[in-house]
Amino acid sequence: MLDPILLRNALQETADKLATTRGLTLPVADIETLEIERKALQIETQELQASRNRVAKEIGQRKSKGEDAKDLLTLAAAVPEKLKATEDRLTEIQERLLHILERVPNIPQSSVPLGNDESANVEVRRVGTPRQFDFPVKDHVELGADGGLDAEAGARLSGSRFTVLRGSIARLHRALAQFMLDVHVNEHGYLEHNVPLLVSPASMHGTGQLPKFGEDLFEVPYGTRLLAIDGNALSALRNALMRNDKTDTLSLVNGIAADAGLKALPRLPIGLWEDLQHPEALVATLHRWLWRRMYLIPTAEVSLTNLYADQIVDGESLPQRLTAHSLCFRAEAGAAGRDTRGMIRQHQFEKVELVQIARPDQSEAQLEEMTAHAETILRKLELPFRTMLLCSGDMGFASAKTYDIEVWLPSQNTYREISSCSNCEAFQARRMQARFRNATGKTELVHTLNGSGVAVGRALIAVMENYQTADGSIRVPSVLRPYLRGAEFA
RNA sequence: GGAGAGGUGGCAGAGUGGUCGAAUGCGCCGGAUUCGAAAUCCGGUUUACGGUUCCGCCGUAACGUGGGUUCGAAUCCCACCCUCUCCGCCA
Repeated sequence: MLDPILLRNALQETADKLATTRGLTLPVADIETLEIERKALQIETQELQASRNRVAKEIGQRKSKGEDAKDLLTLAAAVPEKLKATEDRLTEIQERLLHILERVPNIPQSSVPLGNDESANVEVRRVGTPRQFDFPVKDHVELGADGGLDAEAGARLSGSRFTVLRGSIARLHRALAQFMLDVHVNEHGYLEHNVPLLVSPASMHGTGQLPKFGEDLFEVPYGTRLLAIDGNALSALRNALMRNDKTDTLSLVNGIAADAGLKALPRLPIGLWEDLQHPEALVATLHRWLWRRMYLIPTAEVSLTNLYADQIVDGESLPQRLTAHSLCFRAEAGAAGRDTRGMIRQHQFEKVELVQIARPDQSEAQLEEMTAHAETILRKLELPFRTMLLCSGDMGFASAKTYDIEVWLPSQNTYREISSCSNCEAFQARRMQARFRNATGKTELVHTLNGSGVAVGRALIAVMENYQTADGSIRVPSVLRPYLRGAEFA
């Protein structure tokens, strides 16, 4: 989340920046109107509260002295109703501002090249030379066709984008994960973690997956009870929506909640109102807002970074380096038809994640360090790669600067992403209130960084394809042999 | 799943309707004492937002979360979340 101060003091400037870098149009006029209203309402609210407090205190003092306070009581009786109305309006305005703000992406650093898509990314390094093959190159699907890499079995169990690994390929996969973790822990100074794969909506919000990118996630309801919604209740709700009647909508929604034994909403959140504008997804929307739920992490970044949510750490202890090997789950909703062959793009995959928590003065250097840490894995595996500085339009929502590392895939005769290292600056920290105490004793938001170190499934593919032999076996990279009882071939 | 206890400032811990943003202790910062240190003594020590005659002051909010009662809520009521103990079940 951007600093709300930007919307107050530098709105146009911020909007311009987002337009040129992200190609995004900020609703400047709306924000301005809301801000003016917010300010007026806040002052009004606070004045009412102050007068309420004064009178209440006076009553208390008189009563403790045994004096009469009847006149004050009649005077005070009118205040609560008026105050409640003002408070409610203020809450709504603040909610609407937050609704906009939490959907605005981070502003790229000035060193980030401008561009709309990957064609504007800049290559900063190229390491290793792709091997020359004196036989027809097979892709990983063909190399795993003996059953080592079984997409058909995966599909039978779960559907498309799932793969079963077997035998030496499964072991190679495991060896890769072990190797990466060992390098980062023993040579790069990261603290090994094993983290929850299921996290709360709050955690997803903290790293920026929610509220905007829920469709990319797997959502898990508590229990197996279905949310059955009475048809009459649904059509009544549709009716209220058509009439644009918020009061009715809220009471109908709460009626449905009560029928299902779920807790009622105290007021109609702006986000729910907006979701309800899509009547075709009514049931799903109600489910999401009324049902308690968890999410499968799309990356261990979510779990690792959120360890610092609502924490205040000592500035002297930064930067902190954390790593975890974890499963990752992605719905890949926007990638239909892309990378359907092989295990490049799966709903479930493994990754060794790197996270750093840094002071603002450190984060730029730490991004370079972390990217180098990820590259080290590929260097040790002797896989050719190139490092790309992503352009402004190709970066993720929370990032201020991102390097992608792309590994050489001979079957595709190109480099494919195997790691992404980002500096999110205070964007995530602000959402999750992750802070440190600086030298003067004041609290300040930390900077958060995350990077893949690296994607295990894609590393497996890269090893298979780059290390293939004429007879279709895989030579084992020397750094992995200790993990495979010294085996030379897999 | 059943029974019970509890969630308060960096930590510990008091506070059961009114001058409580909150006693006390620890920690931390500054000062005194000392050749220096320890001990001791004195003072200070939450965060966010708003206002301002802006480096000072004024106001508002926050005692797990969200509602409610009340002129007034950390304190009373309701719902939920979380933690701990015991029992049951379980990888």
